[in-house]
Amino acid sequence: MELQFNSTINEGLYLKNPQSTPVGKAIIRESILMMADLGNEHFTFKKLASRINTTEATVYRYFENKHLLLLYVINLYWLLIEFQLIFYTQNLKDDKSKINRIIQILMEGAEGKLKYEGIDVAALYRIIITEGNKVYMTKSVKEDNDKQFFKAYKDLCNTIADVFKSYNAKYKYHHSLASTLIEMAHLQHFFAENLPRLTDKKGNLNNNKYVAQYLDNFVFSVLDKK
Amino acid sequence: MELQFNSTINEGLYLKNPQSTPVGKAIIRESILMMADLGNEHFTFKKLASRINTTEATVYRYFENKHLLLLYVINLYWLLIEFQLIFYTQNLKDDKSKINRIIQILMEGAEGKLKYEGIDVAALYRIIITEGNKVYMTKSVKEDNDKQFFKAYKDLCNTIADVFKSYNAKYKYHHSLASTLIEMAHLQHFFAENLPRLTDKKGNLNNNKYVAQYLDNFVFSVLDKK
DNA sequence: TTGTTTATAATAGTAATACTATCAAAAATA
DNA sequence: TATTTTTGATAGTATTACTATTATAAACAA
Repeated sequence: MELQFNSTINEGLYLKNPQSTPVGKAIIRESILMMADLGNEHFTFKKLASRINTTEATVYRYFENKHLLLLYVINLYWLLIEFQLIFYTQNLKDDKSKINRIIQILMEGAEGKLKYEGIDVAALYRIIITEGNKVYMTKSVKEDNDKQFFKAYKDLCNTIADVFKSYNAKYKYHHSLASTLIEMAHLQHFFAENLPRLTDKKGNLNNNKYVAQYLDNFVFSVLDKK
Repeated sequence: MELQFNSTINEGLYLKNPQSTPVGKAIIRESILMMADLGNEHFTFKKLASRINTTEATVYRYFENKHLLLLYVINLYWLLIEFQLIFYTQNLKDDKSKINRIIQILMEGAEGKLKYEGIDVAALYRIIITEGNKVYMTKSVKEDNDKQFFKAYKDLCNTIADVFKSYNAKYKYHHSLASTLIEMAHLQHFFAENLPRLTDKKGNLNNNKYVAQYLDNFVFSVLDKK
């Protein structure tokens, strides 16, 4: 399946729209690969420029700085998940199946079945797992939030919260549960991989399966409580 | 109440024990204040040195680099919480009260009632909230983990998991639930403060109260499920 | 008290990073 | 063909994250 770029990427994130030129597209495509490999800390515009045979100055004409490029990339993820969520849950009848599907979509990243404008989705997911919350854990959250840079995340959270609400209207923390679900999908995966003592994963169980089971149990325990 | 430094701080974290000299103690004390203020990104050894009237070179004699200093500081937090957890739950009879107390301790940071070797505990908690998971979200997790730099976190997680186990032995994800609880205590607090749309906090409710209620609800929902 | 170890101050220097600036050439477009 | 847009090539700056050296001061031991 081939997805289209969702046009709702916040314009304040870039100086020149990277989707509008081949160089711009290369910046996004290769940034994702390099960030997944090196981590955002060791990723630099210089290394990127050299990789795509252009200059640092050119990259700077698209993105003001590294932080905004990372934010752009992570916005792609949020939009991608939101798209999948809506697309793959719309024809499901009951809310329980929808919630199961949501968890599945949040976990599926590592499988990387999708093509997305030439983007390596598996690499994108690896970025989310280790760099995801660094985009808002900054001194500039408030300003970034005022510029709507996290809108896609909030929309995603809302979409999930709405399903929870439909499943159990009496529960009082739909949004917190949604953000917990998203964050734990990433964090418990990271823990299972790197610090397994912080989880209960046994031996040879696949990380995604473990986390999916944990989240499933978690979400339904919370929502089914009388 | 005045706590003692727990001597179990991993020796690999420092070159020279900062507790052993006045300069070392100043490094820790002022690092905490500066990191809380500036965030780890904008905190530098140079700024720190100038603040405590010493030189960069001197700071480097205590800590190999900024990452290890941050890890040291965050280890202080883990040890502090672990200490409080054991101290304040030991005389409670039932597990339910213990779990309530655990949540309370995890939230209490922002209140900062404790003195801890001259350390500003409220500042320490602010560091944890925004810088906490940056210490393991790195390319060097595996090596750092091999050096036991996260042992205090795992111990803390185990201590909490044991209470969960005692409360409900049949539940299958004691450790994941414990790490979820710890992480969400910080993250939902951050969200309530900076990105409240990711939570369900209403108007004038105090952040700590909101988060405590949310955590309480989900922990017992999960553990009480039949 | 003197000698010796240890800790710090003062200073210098390096490689890398995160940018900014300029200007000419090439490509796209009108 | 003229003109605007986009890139390439190059240079330069301030800051960061260190390393290294040497002189001095403090601690401590014989």
